[in-house]
Amino acid sequence: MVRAAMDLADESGIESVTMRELGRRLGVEAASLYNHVAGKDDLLDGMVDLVVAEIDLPSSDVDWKEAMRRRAVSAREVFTRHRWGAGLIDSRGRSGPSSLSYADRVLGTLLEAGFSPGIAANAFLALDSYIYGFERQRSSISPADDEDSTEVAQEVLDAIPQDAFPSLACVAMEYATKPYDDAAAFDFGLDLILDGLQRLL
Amino acid sequence: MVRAAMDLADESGIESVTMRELGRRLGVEAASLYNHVAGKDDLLDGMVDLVVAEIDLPSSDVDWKEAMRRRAVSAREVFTRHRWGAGLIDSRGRSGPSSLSYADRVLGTLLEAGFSPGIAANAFLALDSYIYGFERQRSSISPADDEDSTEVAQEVLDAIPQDAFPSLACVAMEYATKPYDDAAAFDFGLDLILDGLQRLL
DNA sequence: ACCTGAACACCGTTCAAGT
DNA sequence: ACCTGAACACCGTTCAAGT
Repeated sequence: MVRAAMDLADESGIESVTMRELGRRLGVEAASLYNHVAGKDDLLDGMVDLVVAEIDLPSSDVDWKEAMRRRAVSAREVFTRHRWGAGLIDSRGRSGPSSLSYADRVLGTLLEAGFSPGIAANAFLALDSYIYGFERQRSSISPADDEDSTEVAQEVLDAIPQDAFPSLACVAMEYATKPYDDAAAFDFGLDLILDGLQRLL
Repeated sequence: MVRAAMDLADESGIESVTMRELGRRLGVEAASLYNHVAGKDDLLDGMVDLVVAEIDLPSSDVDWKEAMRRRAVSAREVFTRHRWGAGLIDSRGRSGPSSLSYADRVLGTLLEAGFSPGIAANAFLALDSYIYGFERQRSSISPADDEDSTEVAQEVLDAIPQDAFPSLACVAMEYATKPYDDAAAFDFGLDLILDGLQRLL
């Protein structure tokens, strides 16, 4: 039933995940759901846990930097599949079983690479802040999948008083010709952080 | 009345900002609020705009790096005053007047520093992803203001099966002795990004 | 111009009652 | 063990009616 809630969120957005709507989907009364779940909070925690479980754990076959990069890319893919994921994880805790083993494996990889416990914790926080933060910005900024990013840039350009916001207009102009590459933008910031961490070793 | 909604959110959390509760505060019926605001969405957009307006715009008296640092620190302070801020901005757009001039000034500072429009856009996105992301993690992870961070670490340590999560236990052990410094953790990642950007110039 | 009262279509949750 | 129906205390929003 947590699965059904995830499907519903994927299709119609997290705001449509309602005990009543979920019951409707499962051909059952909303009240009946309480036989399988303690309440809506419990349901959402279950969804968070399943989403986090979809993120690839850092592999031990490659060096720490490559392992961190792959995990970051995997997280981005998961949040593309489940666009409500990053937001839900942010707004609820990270204390489920999947989150714990995720944190343990990431920290383990960093410790093995030679980072001190304190630096490893800071590095973990910096990386995840960026990964989740990027996703949140994306879901509120980037064009829908079927839209042309250059068209969106053009619309922005038209909507903005260009003399009042010259720099914004300048950047929008740039994207009105070259299409916006989401993955490249993600890699840009990710590499800044990873390269910086490497220099600390 | 947007102001009153902000005070209410500061005191009791964003989830308690309700048309009915807000009306109660203002000594008025919930329905009356619709004479001053188009709907709840409109109200929330207004709150976003006022929060963004509280973030210091990058100063032109200092170099780009210091200007970006100050803006980041200012944002962190604002989100400490309004703990619902980062989440609300993430979940709604960034298209209000304050957000536009904020974006314009940040991009302008980066362009003046010599970054190309494309790099400036990526740098802006990387910095803001980190700033907002850090804040979201913090609000779900860090101890309440009155709690001792070492105590929290100790509790985590007790709650975790240490043999199953050795790396997590190792890091928690670290924070059971040295207290967690929120500002230092923020600066750590911020400097990684800023130093990396400087190297690109 | 602004407010109120009542209504509508929704929520999450509980609980006695059924099978 | 699981489900249903009805109820409760909430939501956002609309609208005729009042001042």
